[in-house]
Amino acid sequence: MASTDPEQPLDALDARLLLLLTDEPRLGVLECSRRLSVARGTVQARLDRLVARGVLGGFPPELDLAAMGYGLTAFAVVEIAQGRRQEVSEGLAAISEVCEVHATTGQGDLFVRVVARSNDDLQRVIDEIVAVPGVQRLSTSIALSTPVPPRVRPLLTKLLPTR
Amino acid sequence: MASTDPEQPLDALDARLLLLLTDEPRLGVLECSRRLSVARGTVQARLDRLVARGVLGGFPPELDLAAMGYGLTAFAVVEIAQGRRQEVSEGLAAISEVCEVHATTGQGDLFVRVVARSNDDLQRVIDEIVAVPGVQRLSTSIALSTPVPPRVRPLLTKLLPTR
DNA sequence: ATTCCACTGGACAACCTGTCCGGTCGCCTA
DNA sequence: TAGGCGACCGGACAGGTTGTCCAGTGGAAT
Repeated sequence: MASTDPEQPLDALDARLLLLLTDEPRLGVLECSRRLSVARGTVQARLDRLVARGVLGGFPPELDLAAMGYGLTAFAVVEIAQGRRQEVSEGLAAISEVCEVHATTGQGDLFVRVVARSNDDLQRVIDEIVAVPGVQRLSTSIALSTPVPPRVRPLLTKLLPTR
Repeated sequence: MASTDPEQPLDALDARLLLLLTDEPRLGVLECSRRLSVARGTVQARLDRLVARGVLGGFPPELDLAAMGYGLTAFAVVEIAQGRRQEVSEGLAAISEVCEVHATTGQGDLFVRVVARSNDDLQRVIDEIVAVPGVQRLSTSIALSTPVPPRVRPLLTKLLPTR
């Protein structure tokens, strides 16, 4: 019985494995086992377990939007009509340049991350967002730089043996 | 000579390849070549080129923060003292739970994405952010749901043969 | 003590990767 | 029009890796 807490998700070995893969994603199971000084079967078992737990989703390709021509990133706070979040979300999802949408506290607000090829292009995208039924107000700010790019590493590091 | 434009970034095959890998990241080069009805060497060459161009960064593990115990995601808009962006950014980067920081238009503002294990934990993280030298004001909103999870797929789809 | 579980170390066949080659084909240029 | 160039095909080879299975060991909980 104990606590209904089946969650002591990651132990040190899991963390080390994930850190290793974070730093060098292309490593194979065998190579990982060598680096971690563990049996190959162990690494495989850990990976399987992490996937089963939903912690590890897979290894999606990391694309650089800027290199793809989408050099602009902007954040938009969208105020929407009461009770139309679902509808608005779908409308936003239909816009290719909308790369992420979150519903946040505050008021029926949505927080949106968009990308664009240029200022003109951004204007176009913004217009598209505004045109989504249910959208009442849009406040946009452009990302000028990214001092801290998306990362998870620090959280993994915290899981390592007390040090 | 001509335009200094070595950028005809992605053609249809590149897009198809990336889409394929986006949907099934674990596919090997050989399998990709089969699915795309192309020679293996071609796929390899394309991948190499995409990497060289910086479009494809690699295949980092996709971790589910919620499954790792970090069920809360919040966005914070940080107002900072003039000319201290660099300093503040570094301070924020030192906080594990800070997963992303962008400098945005508006005023010397920073936009921050943070995660936490619980409300109490979030409080702690927020306190840490506020304590960073140079931070003047902090406005936080919690992500209640994510109607559109981070995605790039639509942008790739747009590159496919006119259809 | 006994059982359960995770890890080790080893083994095997099947498969994939990295690499290199000659041969085509379409396109740009002299 | 005749190269020359770059991209792709299809095939080949050695070496390394994966998926899988197994017996043995040691610690932890019963």
